[in-house]
Amino acid sequence: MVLNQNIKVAVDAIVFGYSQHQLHVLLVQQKYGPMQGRWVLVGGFVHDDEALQAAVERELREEAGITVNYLEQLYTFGDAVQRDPRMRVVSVAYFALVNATELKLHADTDAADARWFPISALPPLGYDHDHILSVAIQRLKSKLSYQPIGFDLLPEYFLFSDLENLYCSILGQEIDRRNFRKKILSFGFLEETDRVSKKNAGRPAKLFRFNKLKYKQLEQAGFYFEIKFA
Amino acid sequence: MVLNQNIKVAVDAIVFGYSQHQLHVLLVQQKYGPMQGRWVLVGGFVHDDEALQAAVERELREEAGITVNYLEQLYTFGDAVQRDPRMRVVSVAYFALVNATELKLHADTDAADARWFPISALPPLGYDHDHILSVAIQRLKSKLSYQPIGFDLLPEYFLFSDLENLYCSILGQEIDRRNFRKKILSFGFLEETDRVSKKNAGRPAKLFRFNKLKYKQLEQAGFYFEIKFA
DNA sequence: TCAAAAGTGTTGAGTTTACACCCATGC
DNA sequence: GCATGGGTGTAAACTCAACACTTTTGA
Repeated sequence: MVLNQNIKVAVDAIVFGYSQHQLHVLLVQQKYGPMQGRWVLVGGFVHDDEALQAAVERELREEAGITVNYLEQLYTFGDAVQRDPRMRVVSVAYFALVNATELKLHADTDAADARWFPISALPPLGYDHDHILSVAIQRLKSKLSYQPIGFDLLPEYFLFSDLENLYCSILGQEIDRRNFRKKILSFGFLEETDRVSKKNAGRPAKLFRFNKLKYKQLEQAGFYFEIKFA
Repeated sequence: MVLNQNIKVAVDAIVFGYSQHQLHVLLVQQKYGPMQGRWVLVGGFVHDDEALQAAVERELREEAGITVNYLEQLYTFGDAVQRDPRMRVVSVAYFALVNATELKLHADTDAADARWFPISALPPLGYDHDHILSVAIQRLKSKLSYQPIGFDLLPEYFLFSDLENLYCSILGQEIDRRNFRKKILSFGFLEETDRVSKKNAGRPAKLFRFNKLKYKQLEQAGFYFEIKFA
């Protein structure tokens, strides 16, 4: 069988982080090629003997020096034949979340040419990465309401107000504090710890922790996470 | 830039149809190659200048002579490097639904080597298509509860009992007829027509029709389709 | 007249919404 | 003592779940 196909396979990662009450995305500046100087998503070509997911993890390590907290395949972009001006490239995009510690670490070291940008102040992106990013943001928004992925964006110990803030800043909605707290606590997978935080003004606040094991058990037992807002 | 990647890009389609109160999937029998004689999903390699979705549509036309009712990208399978024994192939799988007319048409003509199999009586599949199919079935099940895709599996005019049956046979759950009907009708996107069907024994039944336009309007207005069961 | 499927309402339980005041701390 | 964010309860509206009998037709 002769197969003379000339399509290249790449992976891209949309990495979200949350800090200073804002959603951020990780971008790298292209050093060479047709998009030189432009900011783009972390990504690159897949090796012949490499799993797709392994390729994403490698690129994240190489280009940004991070390991992520959550990683899932998002979508494969390959309908626009001229996505990359050099050749036909099909890109398998992955959706990733890092928690705040990783985010800060990175912002300090400023490794490579990778930087976090708040999604409210993005530079123009190369290739079709604007489009890919918008698909990722959609996914993030919708997943927030039916999977407990918000916790993957927060540090291990967090304040209820952080969680609340994360939801309302990402979804762009008002939330009733009391109802939100009641609902989340009713699930039973948050642990109240004996630590308190005084990072904010006002009354010190309890720190909470997401008990992943407990969540998995509940899920097994037929429980469905779901958050709606008034 | 020298890029010596040797990965091939394919597409596969998981096409579901519903008839005789059972979910069916479309398979084709391999004529040549390492899986000769085995049943596999419709699929093939993508042309260099062809959009991914266009490739799926082409394969569906060529291998099975059908056009589908609903088509969306499912997942890209490319983590197992040896999915295809001949070479590294990354496959972008698409999820498709056809309505019953298309299904019957096809069953009659028996075009090519394509056949519908009830998912309860599948032959062993080639490559990793068992796995792909199971992912697709999962997707179908979950989409049924939050998107009105059941209608894409039914003929234009259908009985309430068909709809009900579709849900309970695919999801494997009992449904309360009264509550189900009440719920679906409350959405307001089903039209009661003046046609009746006598295909079943017993009292003749009204035929209904899904008003897609109406659904789109509701969706725009912030309506969310959702069906839960007792 | 019998068998088979279609059609139809009500009630109680549970969930969701709306809403406002006191608490603990730092300055 | 005041500014700041943390913490809490209740009542009304709504939605969901459970449940059984009558209707229409063909055989």
